[in-house]
Amino acid sequence: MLLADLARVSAAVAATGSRSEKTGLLAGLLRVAAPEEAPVVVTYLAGRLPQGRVGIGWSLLRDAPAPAAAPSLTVRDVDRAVGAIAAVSGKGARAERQRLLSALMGAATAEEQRFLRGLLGGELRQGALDALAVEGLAAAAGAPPEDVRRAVMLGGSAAAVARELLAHGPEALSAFRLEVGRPVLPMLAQTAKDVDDALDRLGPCAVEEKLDGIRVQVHRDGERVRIWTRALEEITDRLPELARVARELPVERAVLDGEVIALDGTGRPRPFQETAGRVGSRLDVAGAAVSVPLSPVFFDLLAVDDHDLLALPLTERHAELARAVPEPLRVRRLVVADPADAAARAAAREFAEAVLRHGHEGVVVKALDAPYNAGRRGASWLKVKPVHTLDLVVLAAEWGHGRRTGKLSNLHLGARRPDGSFAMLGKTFKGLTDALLSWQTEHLLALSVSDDGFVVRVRPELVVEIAYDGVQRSSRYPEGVTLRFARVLRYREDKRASEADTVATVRGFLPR
DNA sequence: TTCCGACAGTGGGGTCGCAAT
DNA sequence: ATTGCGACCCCACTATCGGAA
Repeated sequence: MLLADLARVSAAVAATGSRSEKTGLLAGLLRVAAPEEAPVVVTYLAGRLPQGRVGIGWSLLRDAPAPAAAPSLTVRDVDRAVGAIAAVSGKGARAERQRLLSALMGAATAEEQRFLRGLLGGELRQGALDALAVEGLAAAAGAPPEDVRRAVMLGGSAAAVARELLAHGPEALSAFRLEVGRPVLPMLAQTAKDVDDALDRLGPCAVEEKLDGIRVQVHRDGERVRIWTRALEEITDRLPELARVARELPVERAVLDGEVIALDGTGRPRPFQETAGRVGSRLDVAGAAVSVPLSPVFFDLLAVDDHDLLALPLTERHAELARAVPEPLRVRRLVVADPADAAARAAAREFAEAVLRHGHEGVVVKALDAPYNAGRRGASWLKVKPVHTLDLVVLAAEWGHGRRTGKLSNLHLGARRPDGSFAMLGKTFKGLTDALLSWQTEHLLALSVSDDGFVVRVRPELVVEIAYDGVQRSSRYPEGVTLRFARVLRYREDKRASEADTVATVRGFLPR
C-alpha cells in the first residue's frame, strides 16, 4: 500500500465531521490492506506510530526539504524509515535523526509531507484517533465493534488485533483475554461537582480516598513482578520497593490497580512534584528509595490466580482484593448502601472532608455493581475534588490553533504585586466556550499593545475568574508559584485590575 | 424529539534523560 | 556546567455526533 493512499484518506477523514463517514473511510482503506501491513496501517490511522515516540518533535519537523513531484513511498518504506529513526542514539543522534527524517520527507509529496508531519509530531488532527480506528477495523473485518474494542483493550494494541482479525476473521478475537504479564488500559473516572452530586448519579456506591500520586498497574506471577503506568509505560525497575510488596502478597498470580505516593513520617502526602520526580527518575533507584520512599495503595483487583475478575461487580472484586491485600495497603473507603438515606449521605460527606483534612486530593465515588471497564472513562466512577477560585488579570493571550485558529486562546494570567504591577502565574486555555473565545478575542484586541504573530500583549485591565486545583512551586514564573489545572470560569467585568487577587494571597496557599 | 455517552481537540506545568553548547 | 528538546507524568473542559430514551 502506498503512503499516498493513507494521506488521501486521512485528509478525507479530516474533511468530514460525520463519525460514521470517518469510520467508513477508515474501513475502506483497511479492507484493501494486506494482513501483514494492517498493523502499521491501523496504527497510523489512529494517529500513532507502532514504535511509539521516536525522538522527533517540533524542532526537527520545522523545516522540511522540497516535496517530491510524484508519490512513490509505500507504508512499508515509511515503517522501515521510522524504525531506523527510533533506533538512533548516542553522540550525533540529533543530526542523524534529522538526516533520516530529511531523506524520508524528501521522498514524500506535499500531501504526504502534511500527513507525516502530523503523524511524527503526534498531532494528526483528522478528528479520529484510537476509538474510530478500531470502529473502522471492525467494519472492515465484519466483526462486532464491541468485541474488537474489548480485544484491543485486553490485547494491548490495535495492531496485534488487526493482524489476527484480517488474517483469520472474527473468530480470532476470542484469543485476546486478560493475561497476567500483559497490561490493560486502566479504567478512568468522570468528574462530579460534589459528593451529593455523585451519590445522586450512582445509587449504591463506595466512597474511596483519591491520592495525588502516580497510577500503577501491578502484575505478579509467582516471583515475577512487573509494573506499568496509566499509559502502559513499564516502570518496574524504578519501583523496587513496590515489587517487594507485591511479592509478599498471599497469592500466586494477581493484577492490581492502584497508586504510588510519597508520604511523610506522619502518613501525610508529600507534594505531588516529589512523587512524580521519584517515579520519573531512572538513576540511583536504591538511593532514591531511601530519600523519597513510595507507598503503594491499591483499590482494585483485575485478576487473581486463574480468575479474570473484570466482568464482576466492584463489590465482588473488592472482596477478592481484601483477601489478597492487607488493609494498610488498600485505599480507605466507605460503602454507602442506600444513598437516599440522609444519615448515610452525611457520613459520606464527612468521610470526604476527613480525606481532605489528611491532605489528600479528594474522593472517587464508585458504583458497587459496575464491572471494570478497561480503557473507558465511564460514568460509574466519579471523582470529586475541591475547587478554588481566584480573580486574576489577563496580561497577554496567544493565538489559537486548529479549531481555535483566528481566536485568542491561551491566556497569560497575572496576580497583583504591592507596587501595582502584575506577576505572571501561568497560562490557561481551558473552560472557554466558543462564545467566550469570540468575546475575549474582541476585547483583548481592543487592549492590545503588541502582536508578534504568536502572543498579543494587552494593557492589564481585564479581570477573569479562574478555577484551579492547587498552588505549586514553579521555577518558570517570577514569584516562584503557579496554579495547577487553571481554567476560566467567567470574566469579571464588574471588577477592576486593582481589585484582583494578590501574589501574597496566592503564595499563602502553598503547602506548608 | 430530546437527551446523554463517548470521543476528539486544545493545550497547561513539572520533571527527568540525553545530547548539544 | 548549562541549556534545549523530547517524552511522559499529572490534568479540565467544550463541542460534536449519533444512538438511547
